Amino acid sequence: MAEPTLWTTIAQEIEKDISAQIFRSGTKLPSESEFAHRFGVNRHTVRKALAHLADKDLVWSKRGAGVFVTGVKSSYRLTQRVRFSETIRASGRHPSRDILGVSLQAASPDQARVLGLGDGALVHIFHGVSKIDGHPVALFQSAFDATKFPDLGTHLQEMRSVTQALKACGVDDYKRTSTEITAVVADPVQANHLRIKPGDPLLRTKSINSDLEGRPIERGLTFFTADKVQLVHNDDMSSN
Amino acid sequence: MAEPTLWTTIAQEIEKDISAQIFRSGTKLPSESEFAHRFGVNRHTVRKALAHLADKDLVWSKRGAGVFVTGVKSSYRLTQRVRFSETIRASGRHPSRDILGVSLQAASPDQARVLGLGDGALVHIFHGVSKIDGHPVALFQSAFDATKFPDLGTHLQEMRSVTQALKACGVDDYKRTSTEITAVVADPVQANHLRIKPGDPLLRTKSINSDLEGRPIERGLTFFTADKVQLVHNDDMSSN
DNA sequence: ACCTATTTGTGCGTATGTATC
DNA sequence: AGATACATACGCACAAATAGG
Repeated sequence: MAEPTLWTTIAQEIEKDISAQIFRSGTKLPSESEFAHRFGVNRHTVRKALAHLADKDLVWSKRGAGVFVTGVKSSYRLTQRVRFSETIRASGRHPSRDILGVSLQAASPDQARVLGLGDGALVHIFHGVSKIDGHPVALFQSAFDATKFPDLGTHLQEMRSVTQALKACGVDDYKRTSTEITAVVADPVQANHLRIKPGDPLLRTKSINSDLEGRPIERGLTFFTADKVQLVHNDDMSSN
Repeated sequence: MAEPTLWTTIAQEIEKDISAQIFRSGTKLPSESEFAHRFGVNRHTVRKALAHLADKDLVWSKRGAGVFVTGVKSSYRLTQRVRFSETIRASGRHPSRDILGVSLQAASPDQARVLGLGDGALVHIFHGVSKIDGHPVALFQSAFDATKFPDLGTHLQEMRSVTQALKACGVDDYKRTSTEITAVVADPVQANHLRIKPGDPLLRTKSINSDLEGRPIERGLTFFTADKVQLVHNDDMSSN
C-alpha cells in the first residue's frame, strides 16, 4: 500500500479531517467541485478519492444532494489491554463518561462466581454511560470485590476512572482475560440512555479483567450501540 | 475447588447430561423431586446443584412449571485458527451446512479492497447456512479470488468445506487475521433462513483469512443468531 | 371461570463434620 | 478443651405459579 498517487493523498487528507471531526459524523462534505478547486485537481480525481472512502464506509453519496460522512464506527480492539479512554483518544476523538452510580451491593451469582466470592458478598458497582464526542455509545457496569478493595468506591467517585481508582488501591496494572460477545436488542431504558430506539441492536460483552497473576479483579458488562461501535480482533483497523 | 460434596457431583452429573444432549436445549428437566429420588438425596441438595447450574446460565427455572435447559450458546473462540466444524465437534455437538449457492460474481468494492483485486475482478462466492444439530445458527458468505483459485468453485461444490477445497487448490493452511464484530437486527430473509423473527438480534462478523505469508485469501461475512451463539476472546469457556 | 395436581420457591428446624478463634 | 462459625445435608410445611382438564 501507500503509493503516493494524487487521489490516495487526497483520500487520506479527507479521512484525516473526518477522524479529526473537522467533518462531523452525519454532516455533508464540501462539494466535489469545491474539493477539486481546493486541492487544485480535476473533479474526477476527487471522485476517485471519495469513491475509495465510500468503499471503506466512511462516506456515502446521494445523487443531487452531496457526499455525507457515515456514522463513524469506533473500533474497540480485543486485546489484553483494553482501555476505553486511550482507545478513543488514539483515534482522535474525545472520550467522556456519565456516571450513573457508584454503589455497594450484594454480588449477583454471576459476579460472585467470576470474582470467586461467597454468597451475598459485597461488590462495588460502577455503572454509567460512555460517550464519544458527547454522543453516548455504551452502557457499562463494573463489579469489584468490596472486601478486597474497601476504598475503591470513594476513589471511583473522585477520579471517575477505573484504571486510576485501581491504582489508588494498589493495582498498578491489569489485563483483559476474557470477553464474551453476543447481541441483544435494546430495551426502552437502554434505548433512552443511549439515545436510540428500543429494538435497535446492541453488542453485549461480558468481560473479566485480572491482575498480572491472573486473579480476577473486575467483572464487566457492557452494551455498545451497534451502529456506532464495532469490536475488532487482530486487525490494523484500516477501515477506520 | 473440586471438593466432592453431594451437590457438586450432582451438578456435574446434570451438566454432563446437558452437554451430551441427553437433556436437550430448551427442554424441561426432570422435577427436583424426581432428581432427589434418582440420586437418593434431599430435594434441597438437588436445588443447590440446580442453583449452581442456573448461576452458570445452563438452566433456568420457572415456578410452577419446572427447570429448563437454557438455549445453549455455542462459543466461537476468536483465535488465529477458526474452523467451524472443529469448534462445534469439540463441544460434542454435530455441525452441518446447507449450501445456498456457489457462484462466480464481480467482486464488491469491499471484497476487492480486502483481497487486493482490481475493479470488476471475479470472485467465487460461497454462501449458505451453518447448523448445529440441525438447527440453523449462522448465515455465511465467503469470497475468494477467482483468478488465483480458478477451480475453487467446483471444489467447493464437491467437498462442501472451505478448508478442504482450499487444500485442493494448494492452500494447506490459513489463519484468521482480522475479525470485525458488530450487531444488527435480522431482516425477513435472514430471519427466514435462521428460523427466527425479523428484528431479532444478529452478530455480524466481517473476517479476513490469510495464508501463512499474510496474504488475504478469503473475505467472510457471517450473521450469527445471537440467542444461540456467542463469540469468546481469550477464555477457557468454563461457563459452557 | 374453576378446580386440581404438579412443580418451584421459601422458611424453619435439626444434625453433622470441619475449620477457626 | 471449649466455643463459635460455617457449609453440608435432611425433613417438613406452606406459598405461589403453572399446566391441564
